[in-house]
Amino acid sequence: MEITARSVGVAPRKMSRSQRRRRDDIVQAALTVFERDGYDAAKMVDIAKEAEVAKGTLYLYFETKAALLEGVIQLVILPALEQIGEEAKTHTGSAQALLESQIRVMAARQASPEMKMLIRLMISAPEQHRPIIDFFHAHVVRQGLDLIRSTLKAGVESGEFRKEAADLDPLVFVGAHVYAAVWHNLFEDAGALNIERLVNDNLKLVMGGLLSHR
Amino acid sequence: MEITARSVGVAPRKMSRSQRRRRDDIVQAALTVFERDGYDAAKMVDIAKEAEVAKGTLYLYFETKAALLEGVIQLVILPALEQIGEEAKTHTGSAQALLESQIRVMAARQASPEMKMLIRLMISAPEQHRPIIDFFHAHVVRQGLDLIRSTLKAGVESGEFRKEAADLDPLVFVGAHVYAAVWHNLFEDAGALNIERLVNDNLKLVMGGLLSHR
DNA sequence: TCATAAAATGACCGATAGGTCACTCATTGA
DNA sequence: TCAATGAGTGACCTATCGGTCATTTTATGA
Repeated sequence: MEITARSVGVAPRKMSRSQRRRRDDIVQAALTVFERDGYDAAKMVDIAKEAEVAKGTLYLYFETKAALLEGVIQLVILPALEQIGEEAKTHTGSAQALLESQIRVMAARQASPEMKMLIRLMISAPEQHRPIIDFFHAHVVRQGLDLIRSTLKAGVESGEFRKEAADLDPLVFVGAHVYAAVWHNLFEDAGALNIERLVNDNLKLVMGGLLSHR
Repeated sequence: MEITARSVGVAPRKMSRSQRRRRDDIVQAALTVFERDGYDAAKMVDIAKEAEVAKGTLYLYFETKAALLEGVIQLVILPALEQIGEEAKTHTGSAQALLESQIRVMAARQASPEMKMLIRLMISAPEQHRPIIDFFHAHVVRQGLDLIRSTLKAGVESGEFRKEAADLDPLVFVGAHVYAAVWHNLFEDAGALNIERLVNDNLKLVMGGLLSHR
């Protein structure tokens, strides 16, 4: 599927190259300030200062502060969308190997600084700007879970996985890694989180099970 | 705002019964409004209205809006703390049964409206609410994970669990449920999340493993 | 009953920050 | 060279909201 400004609900407009660049500068500056201060505490004056522009200029490119936030979220979502496209091209091999690779990719994405940022921005977003979040849900979250679901199905059909596996909520395979994104936002200072270990342990649990009898 | 082990554990100031009740009403109202609007957007007038009280009355019981938040957090965190202590000692059955009950309790807690509010609060302004975050991490997250860790250890020692189980990151057992709290903040409108099914699937995966050969 | 204290009230204040707009400045092209 | 165009500016406006306090209402007890 193609990603356009229109597809996420933003009215597109013809812009000259220099206007385009100006707009990008502003979004970039907003990202910096939102990341530093959070959405509510971020001041438009500060964003303007960061973009080396007057406050009024911001309003030539974005109607409101919330619209600017939406622009930033869009910018951050784009890489995730592209990545999902890549993943969709499934390679051959065992279902187990495929599932492992899918889990690793998703874990890495959850642990990325972009996801940290994205989670924070989306949670801060005011009610009226929820459409962009729904977009993210429909095109990133759901797609990712569907990928796992189809791998499970394939694995069951080939006899690699137990029959019940096909009915499991895909979320249980990657849920632990959502925690990584939350953790980066909250507990980073309290000590390092060993992502690599978390992934490996999760895979051990997924592949091997826990009970010693049978 | 300051939340410390002392401030949470300490008995409330001397108050008449009616004062106590009024205070509780206010905290309850604040919880409702914070859950609905989030901390920043929540208005003191609205909290007062919800508590059926004038705005000035709020300030007879709480110095500032932040102090009121602290009162709410205490209300939310205290039961969690008690619950954790409770579980640890009352158990007598198998490690498997204990682990299942622990996972269920933690899943339920993650899915609660209070947790939704807490997550939103903490993530949208981490700098502003650092003390709350640190307290939450030290006394809820860490305690919960330690609890699982010791259950794993006990299960391995009794031969119920495979040896490797003792070294697994406890996070992989409950991580999927952290997603529930995030989900409530982001995708609630996109359709219902079946918590019960998620827990059961997670338990199936944990207890039974995935691979059909073994 | 009524004096005194305690509790509650809500009009008001002051600071903050999103948003506006009359004006200035830079670019363009004839 | 010089209008004409429109991008850029920032002082200013104004709505909002946390917090205050003079006043009113309610509770107490002698």
